[in-house]
Amino acid sequence: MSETDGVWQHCANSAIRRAARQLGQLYDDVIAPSGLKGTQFSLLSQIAFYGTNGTPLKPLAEALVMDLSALGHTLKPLTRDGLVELIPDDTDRRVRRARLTALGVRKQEEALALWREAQGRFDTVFGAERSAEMRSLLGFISSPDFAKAFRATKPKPGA
Amino acid sequence: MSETDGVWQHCANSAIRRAARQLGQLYDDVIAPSGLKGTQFSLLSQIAFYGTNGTPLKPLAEALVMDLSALGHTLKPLTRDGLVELIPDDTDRRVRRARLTALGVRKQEEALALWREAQGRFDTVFGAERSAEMRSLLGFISSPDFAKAFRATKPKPGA
DNA sequence: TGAATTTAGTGGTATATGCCACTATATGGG
DNA sequence: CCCATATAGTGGCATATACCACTAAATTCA
Repeated sequence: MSETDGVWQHCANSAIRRAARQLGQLYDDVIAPSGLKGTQFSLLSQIAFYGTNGTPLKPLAEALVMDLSALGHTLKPLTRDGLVELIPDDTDRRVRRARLTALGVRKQEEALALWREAQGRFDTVFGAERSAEMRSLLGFISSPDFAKAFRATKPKPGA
Repeated sequence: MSETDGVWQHCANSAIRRAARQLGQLYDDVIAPSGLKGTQFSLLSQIAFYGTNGTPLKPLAEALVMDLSALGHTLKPLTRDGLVELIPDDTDRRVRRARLTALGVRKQEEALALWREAQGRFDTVFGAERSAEMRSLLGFISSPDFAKAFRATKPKPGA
């Protein structure tokens, strides 16, 4: 931390957050006309993936690598605006299943077109190949395996 | 979005946020004993970089690729806890310079040792070389050049 | 020099996200 | 079948982060 000018040049965590802020802004700007934020679009898309039966919140949170309560909070504005609904589960009364409403489906589709534009720009600027590899690396970092390995690496290696 | 199971496998923005959440958790767990969050450590470290004269908030926000007002808010708990102080600028009375207090310096150093542990684990699990390359790619995404290119790519390329 | 414009920060409001405490429900033994 | 424990969500609280409107101060320019 002596010659250059940024922590993120040494810290993976700082670097990824910084990049996430930038990318978030960039995608948000493109998706904004739909009235959704990038995070909301991701969430709607993931819910859409589970189809008409919806999905319990727990596995949804896990898929998003997100705290369950955080998911609950994030869902609030979406249920309030009628894009998502929480329906009871047939066999487990603790469970609430999230699924898109008709409006939610429309909104997601609307935002999807805009998202394609954003993703297209990203691939163009970053390179489609590097883009795919980057997502793969990020996928690894997001995996339970990575978390497990990270936490297991208790003894500080010479690194 | 038909065969697999996640938006992030196609969306750079979702992928990076998901990875940022995971990495945030992992680093936070390691750094927690210092009483700081990873984000706060990054911020303190960046302020520390500017030395005893501190730095105006504007360039600090730019360096962090963060909205100026967001930076102001993020600084609140740190000034409240006496780790950072905002001092007036000699030549421009609009400017407030952020710099670490003595306590802030101590805390940053304390967290730095823990951070080394976390970063060491990351490099071990991810591979030191890939780690460096990853930071480099993330650095590019965070750069003004990238943002400019992204925004300039108005016409949707076939992608 | 005085008015118009730009720049640095602040404060309000809203979403994003995590932790903890708590409720309701399900499950696994005796 | 009843209790101890585990599991799914909720709600409160705190930080992270963005946008907008607004103030104060500097800068530009006629």
